[in-house]
Amino acid sequence: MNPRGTAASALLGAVLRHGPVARTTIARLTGLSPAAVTRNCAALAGLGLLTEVAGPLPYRGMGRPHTPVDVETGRHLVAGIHIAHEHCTLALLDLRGRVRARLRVPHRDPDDHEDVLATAADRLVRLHAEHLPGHVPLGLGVAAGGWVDTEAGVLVEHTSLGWRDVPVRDLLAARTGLPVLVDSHARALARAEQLFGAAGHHESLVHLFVGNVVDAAIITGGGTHRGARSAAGGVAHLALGDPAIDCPCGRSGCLEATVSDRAWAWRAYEAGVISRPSITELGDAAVAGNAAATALLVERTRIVARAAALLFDIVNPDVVVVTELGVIRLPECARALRAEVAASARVCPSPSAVLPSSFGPDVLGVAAGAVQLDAIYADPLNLRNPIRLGV
Amino acid sequence: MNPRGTAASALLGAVLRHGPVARTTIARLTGLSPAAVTRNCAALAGLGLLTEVAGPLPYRGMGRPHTPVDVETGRHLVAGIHIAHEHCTLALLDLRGRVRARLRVPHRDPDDHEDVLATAADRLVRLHAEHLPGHVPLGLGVAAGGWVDTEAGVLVEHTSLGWRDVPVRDLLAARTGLPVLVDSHARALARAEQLFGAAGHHESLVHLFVGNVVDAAIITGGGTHRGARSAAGGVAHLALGDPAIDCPCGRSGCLEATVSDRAWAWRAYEAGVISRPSITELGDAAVAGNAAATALLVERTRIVARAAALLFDIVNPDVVVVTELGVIRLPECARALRAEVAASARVCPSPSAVLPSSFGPDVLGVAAGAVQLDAIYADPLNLRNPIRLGV
DNA sequence: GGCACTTCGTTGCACCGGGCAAAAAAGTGG
DNA sequence: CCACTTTTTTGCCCGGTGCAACGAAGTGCC
Repeated sequence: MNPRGTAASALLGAVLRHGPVARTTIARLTGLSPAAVTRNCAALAGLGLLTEVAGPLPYRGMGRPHTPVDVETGRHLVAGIHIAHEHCTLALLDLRGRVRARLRVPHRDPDDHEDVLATAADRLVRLHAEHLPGHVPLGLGVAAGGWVDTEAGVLVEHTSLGWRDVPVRDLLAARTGLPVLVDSHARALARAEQLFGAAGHHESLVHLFVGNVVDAAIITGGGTHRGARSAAGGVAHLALGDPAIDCPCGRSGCLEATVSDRAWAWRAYEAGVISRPSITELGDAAVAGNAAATALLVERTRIVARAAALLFDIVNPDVVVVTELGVIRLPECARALRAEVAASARVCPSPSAVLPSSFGPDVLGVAAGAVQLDAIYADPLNLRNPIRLGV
Repeated sequence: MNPRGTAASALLGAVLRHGPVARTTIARLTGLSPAAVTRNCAALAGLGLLTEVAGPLPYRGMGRPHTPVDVETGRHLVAGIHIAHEHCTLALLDLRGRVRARLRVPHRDPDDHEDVLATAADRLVRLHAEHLPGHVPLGLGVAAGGWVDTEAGVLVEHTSLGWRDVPVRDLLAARTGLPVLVDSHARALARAEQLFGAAGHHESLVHLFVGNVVDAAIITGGGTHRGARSAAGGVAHLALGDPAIDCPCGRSGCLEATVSDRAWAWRAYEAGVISRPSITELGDAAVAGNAAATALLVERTRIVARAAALLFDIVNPDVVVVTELGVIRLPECARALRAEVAASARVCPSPSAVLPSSFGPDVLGVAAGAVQLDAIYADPLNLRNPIRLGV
């Protein structure tokens, strides 16, 4: 009745969501028969993805006690590389998406993509050998801003780095011996939120990312929506920004041109709020209590919220997650976001429908690894075939 | 390897798309094995959904000739009821979505939903008995503007009719004895376009409907996206309209308030272009060569196109279909639509990515029936169980 | 301790749907 | 009538699931 691996995938997902949990409960949660649960648990345990835990069993007075199963986080891991403007973020995650090791590697020569990727791969191998040599790496996920062709594993265009048609997957696979999956920033984050985030595990989700790039990702019941040209989620040039600001795209008032980290930091710098045009500095100032800095970040949040409201109306997802510095670091911004979305959206969202991102400073590493974890969770039994070790 | 009925569904879909077609070709198109094609064809033929046709066989010189199969349009039909402001449109469609009989039934008392629905049901039964008594009805689809809860089959809110929480499905099922499915206007049309429209059979599609209601529907790889509250596609209150026009929602500049049929007809009337505030009259005038009328409709199209471009950027579907009077009836509007979308969208759409609706005056009937046809095409073997005749 | 009772987990069996491969069918050309 | 080609069917096996019976692991009562 189900596609191959679907049962195992649903089962693994239920275990991920509901912590250590008894097989009977899994059956109830997934709609599978107890028999199927047993069999799939055995299969997944055989692959090292699940374990029986001797957890504290809250015995319920009658009957045979539970023997809870849980995700096995001690045997495998997944690697992630996030490619940013100035550095790569490397991360090793366990199967619950928790960061077990992390490293930031600045680009030696940003123009030389081969060097950047080779360095990242080598450092990743070392990171693994030094920190978690006992864990078997299952794969490598790569997240990058810009235009990514997921199918081909190619970074088609990364504007700020100036890369074009870089075969990221093949380069990294050759260097690490791992299966590599590449996806865009926003989509990776969206999936990470859905799998591991505080957002819960809603069926549909929209992720709005605001950094130097402004991008959105849409997940519906059918999975991540990539769009005809892998270009879905193009909110960068919505006319929600300051009409006085010209955008490289040729028009003015574009969202990205107005609220990108660079643009906003510059604005704060010019206003004399901070001493260098750096968004981090602006955030630090606001956290430290600088009222002008806070006000500026709240103002940015208000603009971002209009985009969130738009997405909310058009896609009507269960939840909209926003990754933006202010929203993550300042409660004032989180409040402003909710208030503004509630005011602009047509269908009034419940307060829990608009959430800041859940991954603090690890966002990027989690996102990258999530690309690979997503694939594993989608078809866990597939690990049978390509048992490739290599790092 | 596939969910139940998926193979049959894919097969039927391929036959629908590629006209009479040989089994081998179907296997190639669907990726199924020839054996599976044979078996599923037999099953579907047994249900009366497919037939072997003795078509003109273009023999290719060697080997056993094709025996093409095609959708069986002579045995079954599907009924549709579209509920509009002043009347219901009834239609009987064959399995290719072609209208075989049609009837428009004005509401006797628009406030009395029971009477409206009962009348429609009775007239539908009569329509069937008079025109196509030999065809077995498989089900009834209902499309309505406003807020529809598809699960429950309830019309939650129809603003212009003032209906609230009308259990459309149960009322009509009781009266006709047919399985009834209800969905919103835009989603029904979107599905109709995808199944039967000139839009081809793209995986992802956005439908923008502009009538007295402005609404959009999103279909992605995973199917029609309904959203958390069945409210996806809420473009009515995007701030793309005339900021001077107040909307009942409390804000101003809303798209619907500006470009709805009613609003625009009124505008044309006040400008002295037509003698009554009727959008049909405006359309007729434009078709007859009235330059002012044409200009007004083109102007509306431009505004509508901005919404289309927005949807194009955010969702990035294979194709955007627009159902709006001007675009359908006037080549000038169709051209303006394409030009404006190309100018406003960030990712430049190919010319064929923005299309006017394909169903001329039958739109509404087709849309309604498509709700049911969609379900049949999604799981054709399911007809085994509820073989309910009744009309 | 033994037994009834309850709930959890497993195992045996049949079924469904699909792929593979061999066979049958339906043409043409010699 | 036979060789040849391509389409279609049939037989067989296999993976995965549900159902139902069974085994397991506790408590509580006598």
